[in-house]
Amino acid sequence: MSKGLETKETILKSALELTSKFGLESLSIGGLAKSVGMSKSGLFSHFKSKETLQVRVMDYAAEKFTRRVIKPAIKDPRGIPRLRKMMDLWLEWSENYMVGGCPFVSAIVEYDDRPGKVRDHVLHLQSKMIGSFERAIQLSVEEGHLHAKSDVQYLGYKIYSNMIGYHIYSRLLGRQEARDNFNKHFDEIVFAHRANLEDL
Amino acid sequence: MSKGLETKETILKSALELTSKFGLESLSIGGLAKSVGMSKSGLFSHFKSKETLQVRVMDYAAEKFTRRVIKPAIKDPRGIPRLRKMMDLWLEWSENYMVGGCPFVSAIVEYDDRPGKVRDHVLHLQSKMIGSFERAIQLSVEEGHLHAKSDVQYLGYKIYSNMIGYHIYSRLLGRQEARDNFNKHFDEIVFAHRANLEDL
DNA sequence: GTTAAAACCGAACGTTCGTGCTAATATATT
DNA sequence: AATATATTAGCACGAACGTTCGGTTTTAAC
Repeated sequence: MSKGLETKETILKSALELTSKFGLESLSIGGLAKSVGMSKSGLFSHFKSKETLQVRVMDYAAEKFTRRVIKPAIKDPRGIPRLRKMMDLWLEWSENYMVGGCPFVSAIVEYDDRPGKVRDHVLHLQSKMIGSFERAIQLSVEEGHLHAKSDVQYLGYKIYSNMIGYHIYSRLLGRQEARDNFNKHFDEIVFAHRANLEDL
Repeated sequence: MSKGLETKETILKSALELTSKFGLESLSIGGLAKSVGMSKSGLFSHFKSKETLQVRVMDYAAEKFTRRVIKPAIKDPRGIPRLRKMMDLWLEWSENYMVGGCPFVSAIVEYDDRPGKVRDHVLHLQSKMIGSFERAIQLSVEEGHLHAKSDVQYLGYKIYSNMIGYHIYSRLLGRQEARDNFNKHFDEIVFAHRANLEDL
């Protein structure tokens, strides 16, 4: 790997950490430069605007998310086990790797009313992420774990809401029971849409 | 009402609008002054720091929320009807009055990793808000609408998650089905915890 | 080893940020 | 109407913001 690429990697790693803690908008070139130990202009020249830096950071986060949550879950058998694994990995990712909370949640909330490239990109990435979950749900239907008439989109909404709710309960409110709530709710959702045994 | 108080009202009204759109941190004294048509220092002298301005804005939002969502719902009969009304009013508040989305959601996400007075205050207000919902749920249990063994805190979690999920699906992703999802999910949650008829 | 390119730095730019002053004006009290 | 108080404006400050530019150092290619 060339020198340029590995400094970019260093920068993005640090940038994602800051973004996770303080949000994508609060990410400043100067502060970021200080935290990686290089000059403002030197860092700036890697990305040619703050906007593209922000976009790259979200790409970096998405790539990390795919590598740590989506891809490893594919080793588990299709259907509920794989979906369940995705949940576990998402929790682990959110708790252990992202020191300041899921960067997507912050970015979504921050940019829902700021038109521009950053918003469009965040929207695109998040749609892809939800798509991954919906695909896992669809497979659960096809494998016969969930009722054939299950509304995949609606199920995705419920599972996604549960994740966000957990995130806020756990992060801001610091409620210990958040994790139990999350697991219990997930199980209930799956149970409510389980395949009817006599249909098999 | 004295002149000072009504200018404060004007300022806070405009500040809440900006906060709803761009977040509490992006709220700047200069920008706010421009939007209400007065000088930066003139506005500043009303609050003696940005921090207290932010706190006052959240208080203003909380007061508005109580007046538009919590209090009117009390007219409806205790239990599920009142809880349902709260949901409807919350949706209406979030959609019609808050042009840029629920200011609490933004504030929570923005300040979950920024220690200080603002964070503490937001946390306090949000806890009170969740408390209002939990009380309505508790009443639903006492009225016999929900099962006596219902875990009120857990039910609150599910309902709160549903609200946040709707908010994101509707705001950022712009999904039309968000509202239907929300209503369907709410009904399912209530149904799952309904009082067992033979217990009555 | 020479050379072209890439990476990095330091300084400066025009703005905007939050926050103090001082002085002028409007409001409220007597 | 006179006076005291509350409200607003003007100006300036130091700091941080994103960005540009000229020059130096480091890397990569031949």
